[in-house]
Amino acid sequence: MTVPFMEENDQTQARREHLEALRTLVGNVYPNKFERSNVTDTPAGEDTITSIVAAFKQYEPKVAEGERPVAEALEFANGELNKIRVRVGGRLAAPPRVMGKAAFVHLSDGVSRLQIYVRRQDVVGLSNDAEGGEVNGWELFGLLDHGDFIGVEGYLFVTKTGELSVHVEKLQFLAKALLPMPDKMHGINDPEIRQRQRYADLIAGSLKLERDENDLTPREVFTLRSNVIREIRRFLDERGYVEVETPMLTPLATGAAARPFKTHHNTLDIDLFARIAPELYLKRLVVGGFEKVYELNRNFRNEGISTKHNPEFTMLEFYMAYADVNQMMDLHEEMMRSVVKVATGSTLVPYDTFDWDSEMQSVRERHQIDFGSPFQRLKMTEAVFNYWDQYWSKRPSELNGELFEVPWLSDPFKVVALQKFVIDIDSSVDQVMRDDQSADPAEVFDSLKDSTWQTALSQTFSTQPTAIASAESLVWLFEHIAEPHLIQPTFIIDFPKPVSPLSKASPSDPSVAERFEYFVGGLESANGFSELNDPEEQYQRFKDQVQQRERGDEEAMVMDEDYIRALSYGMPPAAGIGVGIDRLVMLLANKSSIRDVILFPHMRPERKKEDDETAGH
RNA sequence: GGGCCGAUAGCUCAGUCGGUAGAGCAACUGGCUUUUAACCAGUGGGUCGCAGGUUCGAGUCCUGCUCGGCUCACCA
Repeated sequence: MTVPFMEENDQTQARREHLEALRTLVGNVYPNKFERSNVTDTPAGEDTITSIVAAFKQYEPKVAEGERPVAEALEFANGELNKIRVRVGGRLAAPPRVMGKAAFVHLSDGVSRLQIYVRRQDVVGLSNDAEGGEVNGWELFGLLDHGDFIGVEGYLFVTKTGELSVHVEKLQFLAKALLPMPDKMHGINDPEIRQRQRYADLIAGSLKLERDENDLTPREVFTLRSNVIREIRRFLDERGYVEVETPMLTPLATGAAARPFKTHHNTLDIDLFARIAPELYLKRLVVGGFEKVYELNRNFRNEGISTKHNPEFTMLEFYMAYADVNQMMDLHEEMMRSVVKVATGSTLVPYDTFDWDSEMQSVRERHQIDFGSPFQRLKMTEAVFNYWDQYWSKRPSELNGELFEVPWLSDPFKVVALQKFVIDIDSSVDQVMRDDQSADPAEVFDSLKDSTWQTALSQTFSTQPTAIASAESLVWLFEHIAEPHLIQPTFIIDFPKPVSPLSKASPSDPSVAERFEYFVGGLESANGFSELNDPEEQYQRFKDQVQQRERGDEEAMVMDEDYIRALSYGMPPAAGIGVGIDRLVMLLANKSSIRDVILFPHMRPERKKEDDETAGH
């Protein structure tokens, strides 16, 4: 009998033959349970490989690299260890090293490894039939393959080389690995296999003999992720926040600028959307009296897939009544510091970025991200101005300072013109460089900048830019010029109001929203603001959004009448924030792809072999 | 969707100018009763991603396709 979808080769064939021989020997080859001993301190009272190693590793005699412990040290350790009997289950972490009438092999529980020693004359096999009984243990051992699960019972000892081991006296077969295990030195390198078959990735990571100290194993990445989420909940719970769950399937997709997934409810016969953000539901709860409320769960956006985007991603949103955007930034800063410290053990986190040099080779640059110092706070216009020189340093150039003075960035007309200028001169310089590769980019830039700027100004003048266009141009300039440089934790404040339809205006400047985005590692990682609670103004902002949508902006928001009704009952002043958890984990795990921190990232479905015959027609 | 790169044994990878498909690990057989990436001797394993083309001859050259990676556009 064969399993569907499994490729057959000499290795699977051998494993299958071993399985049939085991069936003859022990009966049931997939027994229902294995009772473990309880000599170590574990939450569930069952010894694991990790708990045994943690409890008894200390008995290994300490010797210098490459040397063997002296006889007295071994004798002392074994005097203590031989009294301890354990019963523990695990996966064979390597092919057994058989030496005639005895063998060594390591067992793994996914985290740790523990060596077992099996001697022909000492080992008894256990039958898995209902009536139990004993079988030939050495024969049973001979039928095991790399990756099989077994249970062992025996006493602890240290070998001549000083390694903690179990001297096995009883051996029980627990489950078969029909597929061969990954290479013990290299693991799995193909990212496609690692992501599609995360189980294989996890196994390979736990069985790999050598590890790169700069690189977390998959198991460690996802444990880190779990720790981050636990600490966020603890941090908020401790401060009186209530965790809630609001609808994932909603009649309107709103609360953010994004395209939604659409589905259908049969009984109600209505279309529903997978939520793009829980924001408006959470603020309804603030109206209803939850002064501190949070939700930590998935959002869905029907957009492109990339190293920074997965169609479903995990977001934390929380709201605090009676607070404004500044208090929210303070709280977020405190939370980040706490989460980073708990998850990584330090407030200094190494993070690598990758850039391309002139020969198109990937160059790694290592940063130390400092969560301990106060986070930088920069106005959006300041950020554009600050990083303007670094943007153009890609092709080194003496910039004409007066052309790009910062006050221009608050002039809506010139902001639009500046965006045009950047786009045009980028492509003009590229054009010239393609035709004449020996040209000096800085000289090309200087020769073109005045005429390009004049063209941009006159074209902008003829199009009569709106407030929205100006706001979008500023954001564009910010994203292209400043964002990649925001490696250290930074709050960008003073967003243009037209791109912030749910946030309150600043009391000092009505064209500016009291909103921030939080950047770290060059990635946007959180977004918060003083929540707009005036129902009449919110109604007007929705109407502006609807107009934009009618002009073809698929990501503009829709009118949410019930939300206006909710605000009309009165919402206290409040600040809110959304935090991208996947990106936070990417940063702490030092991973440049979101797919490395999501267990099962979305990918195009695998095609079956037989379909290939029709491919290409 | 555009551009660049990749796909060869179960895994990690070589494969020169177009001339019989290779290595290490893994597997199989035999030996070895405290090994450490165990060792020693031997054996088997391939639709070179898929389809077509050029050629006396294609893993290698050309075209199309599939899947993946990076990148640009869109976004968080």
